[in-house]
Amino acid sequence: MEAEPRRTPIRERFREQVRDDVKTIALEQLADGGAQAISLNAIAKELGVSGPALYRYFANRDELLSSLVVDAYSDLRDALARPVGAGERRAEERGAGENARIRRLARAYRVWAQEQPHRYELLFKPPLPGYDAHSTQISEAGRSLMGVVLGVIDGGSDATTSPLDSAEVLHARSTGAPNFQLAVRVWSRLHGFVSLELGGAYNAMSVDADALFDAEIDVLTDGGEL
Amino acid sequence: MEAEPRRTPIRERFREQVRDDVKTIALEQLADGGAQAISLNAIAKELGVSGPALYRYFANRDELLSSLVVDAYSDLRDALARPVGAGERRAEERGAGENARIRRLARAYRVWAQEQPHRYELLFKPPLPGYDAHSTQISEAGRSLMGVVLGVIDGGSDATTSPLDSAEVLHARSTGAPNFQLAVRVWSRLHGFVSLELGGAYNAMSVDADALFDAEIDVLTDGGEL
DNA sequence: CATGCTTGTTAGAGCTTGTAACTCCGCGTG
DNA sequence: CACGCGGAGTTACAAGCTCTAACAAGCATG
Repeated sequence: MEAEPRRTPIRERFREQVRDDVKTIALEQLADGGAQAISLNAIAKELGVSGPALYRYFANRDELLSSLVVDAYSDLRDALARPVGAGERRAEERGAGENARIRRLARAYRVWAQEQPHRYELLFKPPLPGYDAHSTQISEAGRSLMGVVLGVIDGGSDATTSPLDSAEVLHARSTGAPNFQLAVRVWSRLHGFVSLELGGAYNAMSVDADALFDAEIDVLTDGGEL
Repeated sequence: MEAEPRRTPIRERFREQVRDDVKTIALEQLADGGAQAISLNAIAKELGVSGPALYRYFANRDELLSSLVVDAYSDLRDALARPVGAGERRAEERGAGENARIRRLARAYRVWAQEQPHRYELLFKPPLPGYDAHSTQISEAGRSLMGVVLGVIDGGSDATTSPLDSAEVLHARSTGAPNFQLAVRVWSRLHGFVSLELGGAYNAMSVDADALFDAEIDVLTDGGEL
């Protein structure tokens, strides 16, 4: 569907540029005010154009939001892949690297979420109930993230250069690779911790979040069973 | 602050009644459409009154939302306390009850979230950034929930009859009770799993959620270390 | 040059939250 | 009983949002 109009490349470049500008301002609005504060109208005003102009670039508000989600996934993915790969290079311990990699992964995950809480929050907001038009891109991005986690778990630094793509992820799943379940569990726990932390739950009941995080990491790495 | 007007009891009753009606309709809107779909205007229309009338009962939309959050916390709390207490009564195993209690708690938690996903989602939506006026009530409700979890972990069925109140929770924390950290970790993991499940993450990458959940429960109960 | 696609404009429908000003009814008190 | 006050509801309206429709202008290629 959606008869993709084929634009002249120069036009296309400009188009991407504008889309990026819009997203940049949207991220600012997101940073202070949350997802609800993102307003196409306000963005247009800030860009010096008039409201409906932006509908040339985003079909509707939801498409902008979805786009931000996809970007955030890919950003988080990179933020995870980088330190893990770097660690592999300086490689204090080569053989027993898995635990070290998981530690780095976990810390990077938490740090990323702490530094841009609203953006992290955005990843898990989207329409619970049904699937909108762009959900395929979103879940694709999610799988890509899992690819990195999976790479960290049973692979090594190659996650940096070429993170497993979705096809590989699906393959790992369908072959029943135990490490895939492991990776999912790691993600699940990380998300549980980070989500409660951002929600202010630990704060509200005076829990030492740092200590708790360290404890969870220890379980994740020390015990063969996690 | 807020000079509480002292109303005649009959008035007060009526007032509570209307507030409940509003919340009921709000829950319906929440069930299909998410939190964003809750509209004071639409609720008023459905109640047969005119828009601004509802502002006699809720200062603004946020207060309605906060009220729903508090109710949801208390509802979830009850849903957790009930089966755990019941299990204690039929008590297939008396001494080794802790694992059984945790299992029941975990299952009840997941079931509650699955049955009313939007309501569960609501619990972790509220304003990340700052604290609005009602956040004290909300975090109070959250602590109350933790009281039940804590009761399940190191107490027994008395969680049913008299769940630990916030004071006790705070006491348990300040005395550095190890079970408190344990309870928080249980909650964190449960939330991580449930949140990803509701978000459709497992579905999106064809993970067997049931198996994963069982595996996580096993870790939670079997290994002395969790 | 001329045609057509792309982008921008203004106007406006329809929705929302929330305020202001006014009416009305019932309850408790004098 | 009568009065009056307070709570509840009304309409009108401001300001904001998303998004559509209809129209004007510009760049780029045939």
